Amino acid sequence: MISNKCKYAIKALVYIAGKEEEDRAILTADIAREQQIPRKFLEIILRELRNNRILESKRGKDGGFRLLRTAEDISLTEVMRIIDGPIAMLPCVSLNYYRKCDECEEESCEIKGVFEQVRDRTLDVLNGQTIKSLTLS
Amino acid sequence: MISNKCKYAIKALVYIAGKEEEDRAILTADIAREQQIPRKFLEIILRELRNNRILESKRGKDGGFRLLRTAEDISLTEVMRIIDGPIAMLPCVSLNYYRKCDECEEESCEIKGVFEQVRDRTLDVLNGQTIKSLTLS
DNA sequence: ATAAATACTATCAAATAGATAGGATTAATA
DNA sequence: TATTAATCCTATCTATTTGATAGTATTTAT
Repeated sequence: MISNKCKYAIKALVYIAGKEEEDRAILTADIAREQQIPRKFLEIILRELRNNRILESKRGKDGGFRLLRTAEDISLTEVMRIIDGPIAMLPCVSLNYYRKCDECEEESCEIKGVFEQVRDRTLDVLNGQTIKSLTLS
Repeated sequence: MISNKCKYAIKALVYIAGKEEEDRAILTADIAREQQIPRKFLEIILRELRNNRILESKRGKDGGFRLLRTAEDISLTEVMRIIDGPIAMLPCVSLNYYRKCDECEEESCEIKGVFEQVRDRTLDVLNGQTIKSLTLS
């Protein structure tokens, strides 16, 4: 399962992307209200996305958040990895967060192969998606 | 990610399946030693699998665990769902643990479709697998 | 009886999830 | 320059989950 935090992050980005034509910074409060996301929790999420160069922020009056890149240049997997970490179901098959299992040797692991397949089929779907493609659909 | 607990459960079942020909109950202690799983934690896992009619147990001397069904009749997804719950990445696309999201209407949800696809591709891989198929590979 | 096994109950520590509160800082503008 | 409106930051909190350990009760073969 992805976390609520991750779901909120994706929804917030899609919301911001949908307002791009308005050419102004989007308020945390507006996103929180429209997407039913707890405001203070959303603040943390948006700041994290900014720290990871997905968003840019402007402080003070007329402040808010905007996409730092175009919506089609922000992939769904990038957002998921920033917020939740690995996408794979086992650390030892993760492409971006690989960790060896403590208890087993990978050559003889009975389940590694299956979860590599799951990872690949999952990424087949997710890699094609961007904030732009989610906004359109 | 699946939990360690789930990984242990799968490995324990594969181990037990591999000893089927010996026609005797398998000891928790043997599985723990061979698969490097904490013994007391494994006890809990095996009991949970027994409570869910995957294993049968025998107490006392010469006791231990055996598969309650044949290895090819125990699917990987069944074990994963018993130990970890939903396989899907969103509650609202789970086949076995469906829950509506609090904050959004499903008709207008931008991300539901993608995660339905992920679920389907994941199950394409996992549904084909059983304790038997994992034992052979 | 004894030994060897699971069953059960209770507990625990650390991490993660999911927030909330309150004040500091920045920036536009009147 | 005071005001207002926004993000930024730090601290904190609760509940749940994860991953486990300890100790005792019960069962069973011999």
